[in-house]
Amino acid sequence: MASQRRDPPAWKADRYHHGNLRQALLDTAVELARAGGPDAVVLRDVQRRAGVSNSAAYRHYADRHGLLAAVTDHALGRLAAAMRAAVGAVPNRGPRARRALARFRATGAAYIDFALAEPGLFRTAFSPESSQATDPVAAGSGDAADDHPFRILTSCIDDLVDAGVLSANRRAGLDEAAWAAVHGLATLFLDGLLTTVDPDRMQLITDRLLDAIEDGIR
Amino acid sequence: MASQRRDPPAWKADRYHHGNLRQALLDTAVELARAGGPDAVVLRDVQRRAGVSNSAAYRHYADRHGLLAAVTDHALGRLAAAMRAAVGAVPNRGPRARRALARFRATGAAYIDFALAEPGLFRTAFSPESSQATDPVAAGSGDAADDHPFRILTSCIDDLVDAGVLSANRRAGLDEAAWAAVHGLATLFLDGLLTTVDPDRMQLITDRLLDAIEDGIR
DNA sequence: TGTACATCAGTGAACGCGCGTTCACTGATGTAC
DNA sequence: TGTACATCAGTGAACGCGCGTTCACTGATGTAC
Repeated sequence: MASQRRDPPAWKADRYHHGNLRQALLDTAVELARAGGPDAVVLRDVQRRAGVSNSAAYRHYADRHGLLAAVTDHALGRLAAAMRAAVGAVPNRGPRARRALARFRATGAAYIDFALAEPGLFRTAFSPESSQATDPVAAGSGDAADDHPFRILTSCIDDLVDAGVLSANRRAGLDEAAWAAVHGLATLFLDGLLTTVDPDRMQLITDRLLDAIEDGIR
Repeated sequence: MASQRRDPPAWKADRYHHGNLRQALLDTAVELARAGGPDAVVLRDVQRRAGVSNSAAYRHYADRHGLLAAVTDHALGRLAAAMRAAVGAVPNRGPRARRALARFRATGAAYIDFALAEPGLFRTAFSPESSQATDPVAAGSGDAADDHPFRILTSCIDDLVDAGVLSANRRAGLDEAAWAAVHGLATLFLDGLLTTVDPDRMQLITDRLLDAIEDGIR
């Protein structure tokens, strides 16, 4: 089984102090979250896997929520990075409007791809249990807030407005609506409500959803 | 506090057998789910509130999951009923295409309204924890399956096709995409990711989302 | 360069709660004759 | 209409696990002098 005996980690042999336990705990917690979502971030497991005792984590995090919040931040960052990468990968040629539209669509596709590729992290990112987490709609433009996936979507919509694809007064509510659409598809799938759809069909549904949103913009 | 002493329920005074404990447990469980979602369906609480001992429920449900599954069914039924009512409330005048479109839109609006009005039940209906629950896409047309919210949406889309609003070959994936869109909005809101939006703005976002989907159809 | 002492980081045992579940029981009900 | 007996529906005490969290401790590290 997974929780079998493991050899004491390297640092254990000669050291009493770990050196960078805070980071090691976070790494381990992320690993667990990847595999099993937020509920899998069990303090005792994290510590066991990091090779420390039952309570060592309390030197570095106030409590379980503190650690989980750090995992959530990490997960949000990963998702944001994936979206940014997708935006960056859109070719820089063709008319401005078309490019802005392609970038917008890319964020949505990346969002769903990430959810499918990293279900554990995705669920952790948006777990209600860890979300005293900043409401991205509310948050000002703090450094952390700017890295939120929703902000990336939003800035793509800014571009649509700037490029004249979308008039500013037709924008109201669209940011959240677009987020909802992709978020919903990810959620349905991860919650097992679309268990029977194979990858091809999933792709089809995704395309259809993105088409609809795009049509709604023009 | 909520778990204060309560007088023994009426039946308790003179009877040893309850008579209809199965139903009473379900009713109580639904009450708890309404107030606190699936996690609030704690067997001990349900039994205490129904005025029976710690283990009486096991005469009527195999285990906690059995009871929770019954609550889930109930919740799905309530949501389906709300959607059906909304469809039925669409006036029967005007061109056929317009009516079909209005009914389609009504299911979406009802879905979101229900989620906002009954967050606990909504979350219970789609809780992954209770969803060995039939995948509505997979399920054949069993009696229970036909009552699933998704089926109501689907049959509205059938009507759109019949009415010539949507051509059959453009339909592929649209059912799930539409579901995803409304489900996502409900989820974002209930998970506290849209905490700052007031009811007016929520309405605006909903309209925007439904507009987009509708535009995507035409 | 050595000694004293504060401070920090990890230990391991134990506490305590929430909660599903089991088990031997007892009170009530219904059916055969 | 009454008696015996099976069956059913609740009881209440206890088990047991998972898990966050606390607490007095000890080993290591760094800094003042």
